[in-house]
Amino acid sequence: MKKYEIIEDHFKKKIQSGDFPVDSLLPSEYDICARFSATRTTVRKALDELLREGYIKKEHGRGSRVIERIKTLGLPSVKGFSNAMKQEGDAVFTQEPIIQKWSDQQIFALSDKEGEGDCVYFQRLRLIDQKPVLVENNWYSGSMLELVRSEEFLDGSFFKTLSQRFHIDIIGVEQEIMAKSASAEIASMLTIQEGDPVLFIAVRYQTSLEDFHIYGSWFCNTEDFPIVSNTFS
Amino acid sequence: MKKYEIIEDHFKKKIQSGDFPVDSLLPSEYDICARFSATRTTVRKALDELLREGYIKKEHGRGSRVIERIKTLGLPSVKGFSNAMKQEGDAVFTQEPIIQKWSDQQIFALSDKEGEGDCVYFQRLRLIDQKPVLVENNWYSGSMLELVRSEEFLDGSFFKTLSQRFHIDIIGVEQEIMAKSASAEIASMLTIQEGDPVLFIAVRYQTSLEDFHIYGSWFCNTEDFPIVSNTFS
DNA sequence: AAGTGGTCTAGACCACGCG
DNA sequence: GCGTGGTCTAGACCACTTT
Repeated sequence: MKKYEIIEDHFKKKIQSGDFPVDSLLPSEYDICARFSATRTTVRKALDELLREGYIKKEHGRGSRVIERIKTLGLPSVKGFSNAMKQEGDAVFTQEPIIQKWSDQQIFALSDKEGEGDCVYFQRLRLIDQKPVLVENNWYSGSMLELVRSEEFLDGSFFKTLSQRFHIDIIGVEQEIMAKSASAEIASMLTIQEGDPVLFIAVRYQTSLEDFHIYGSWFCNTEDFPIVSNTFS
Repeated sequence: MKKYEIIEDHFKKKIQSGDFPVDSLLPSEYDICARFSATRTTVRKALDELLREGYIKKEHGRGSRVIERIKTLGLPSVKGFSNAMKQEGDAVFTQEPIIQKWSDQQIFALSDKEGEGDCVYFQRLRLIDQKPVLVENNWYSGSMLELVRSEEFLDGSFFKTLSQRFHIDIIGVEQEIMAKSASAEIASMLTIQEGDPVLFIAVRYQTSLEDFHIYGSWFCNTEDFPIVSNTFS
């Protein structure tokens, strides 16, 4: 294993476990050099990777600061989420996590290993200003990861739970985006009319655990809260 | 100016101008070192930037190869585009570039400098397998860039023309995505029924020319060709 | 075997933030 | 003034590709 990967993994684990919480500073590059008997070139390569993967930001003259990583999880953030989602009551479980057979609702094909057993399924309704804006269906392989009960979600976040409790990280996202007419069921959940246009997004998250994916299908009412995406180089 | 930026800009310009066409190899890192009196650390930093911005890929043992850069321009590529768009007749001008007043069709606010004069507007209909899938409205500031006639588009690409002829590069994208019901006009262009759900995307491209943006609004029939997006770290 | 990129060492000086 | 990250030099050895 390469030395910069050793350093990178060391701090990644420390950040995930909370030893370096959000907004804290990592040791200085010189300290890390001494701790790992490495030169700054190597240490900076490791930190550059953490930077690229969205774990830290660099502050010239101050240090490397741990940041909230959610924002790097692909494109779809709903406009106003970051502000409006701060208070509680942002998401409601309309179906607690249960074990069931795989349905044919996933757009993406399952890997062989995933298809062997049953899946865990849960559904949430996300609200902004008490207004329902997103119906979120989620599936993952029950044979590869135990059922995580909704009460166990750290800060209400499934991904945070995955990362901190199981050390499984999201390393990629694939998405298919379509406009659809709302079904009666979706319409009633989003309090719109049947047949109104909704945004449908099929998601597959690739994780650091081989052959383990999170599948999602989202129905969004984009009337008041369009999906936004920023990409800057 | 930093030395790695000088090297980076040098090869960026050479790539844009076609001196290093797609699939060609840049000089070896050692050659670049000699040419710029720099060390490999510095040269590699410059090449890393070109890599990150999607100009080149690295091939261990062979060299740094120039790649097609379109794929890095944000999220929305239409499924099947890369295959189906190879043949001609992929896009039809439904409105040749003309100079007109700014309309209120842009979602994003104009910068002061852009709002001073008129704008250049053009509309295209994009086809896949002879089937219309995307109505594409485009605006840019006529006071900051001359009107480019459709015949002057290099390989039919406005961005390629911007880059190679005017050395203006896309450095960021903002998008708002909504589901809408098709208007009569849009429906007839996409050969669907009025009221059918269509995907609406408002786009603002940020460019390397300060305060100069490209604005777009797209109406997509996603029935047969959903929008896809992949993000991997 | 020769040439390429990938990793790493051991230093140096500069620019920024803060007490 | 001191500690931090940002840039840069001069060199070494390794892993991969091609001839």
